[in-house]
Amino acid sequence: MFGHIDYRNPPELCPVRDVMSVASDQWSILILLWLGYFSVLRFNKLKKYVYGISNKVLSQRLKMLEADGYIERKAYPEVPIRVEYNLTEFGRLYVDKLLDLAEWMHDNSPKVMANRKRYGLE
Amino acid sequence: MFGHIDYRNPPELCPVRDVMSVASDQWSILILLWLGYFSVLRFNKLKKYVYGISNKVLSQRLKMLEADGYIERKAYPEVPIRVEYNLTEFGRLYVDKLLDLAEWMHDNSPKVMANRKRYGLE
DNA sequence: TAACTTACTCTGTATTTGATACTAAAAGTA
DNA sequence: TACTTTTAGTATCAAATACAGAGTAAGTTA
Repeated sequence: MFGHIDYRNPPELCPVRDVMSVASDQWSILILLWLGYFSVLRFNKLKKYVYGISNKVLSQRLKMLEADGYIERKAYPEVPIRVEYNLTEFGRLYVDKLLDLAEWMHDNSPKVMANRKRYGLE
Repeated sequence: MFGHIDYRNPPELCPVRDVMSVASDQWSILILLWLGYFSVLRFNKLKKYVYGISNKVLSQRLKMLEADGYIERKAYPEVPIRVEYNLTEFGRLYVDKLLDLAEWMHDNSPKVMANRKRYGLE
């Protein structure tokens, strides 16, 4: 299927679905885009930029993104502790893809909005 | 921010986030990819291919994707009713983007898996 | 001594999801 | 005739997930 990818498999048997579930998650995308823009951000800054995210979800997504190798976490043992997040080289590659996608979304959002409005009227 | 996109806004004020929340949803992506591959599919076929999706979610995602203009729904008033789904021209454009993304995920999934394993050990 | 700071975690509630059963209405089967 | 099958969903309830908001450590400042 699709060359060599079999999306039909359950997630645990299809690495693509598995990887995608982290990387194309809504909040993850926003986190990565902001880190792409600022290169280094701390927890509370991220929370401000990624408008609407909760502490819990931000914390969890950061862990997943770190585990998967997109971002790096550096903790400085000061008081209060300071923690900085930044993209890895791998993460930067992915962010470039995301920027492309975001650009497309931006260019086409008027069209989608128009479709949506028309659909509501039918 | 990011040129002309302001991700900082709440979803209702940021069309990009709004559009993306439908188009980059996990299940939506799989539905679109399968429709890209087969060009026409009926509800139950889709349900088979999009492994693990429930009736409820499939039905809801199809409605959203139709409303946003990615897919087209044709109902034939036979008994039992027959309903066919296919991509619109706009949907096809987006699927091409998704295929590119999926390809990247496929190429890089070993790396992600390796990262994840290493992270687990630390 | 109290207040402030940061990077989270915890808790209780609200929202989403998933599994399953159910529907109409005709055609096929015993 | 009675029974089963088929399709594209919807209804329903339990389970998983998400969220808002409070709490925590522990040193520095007022």
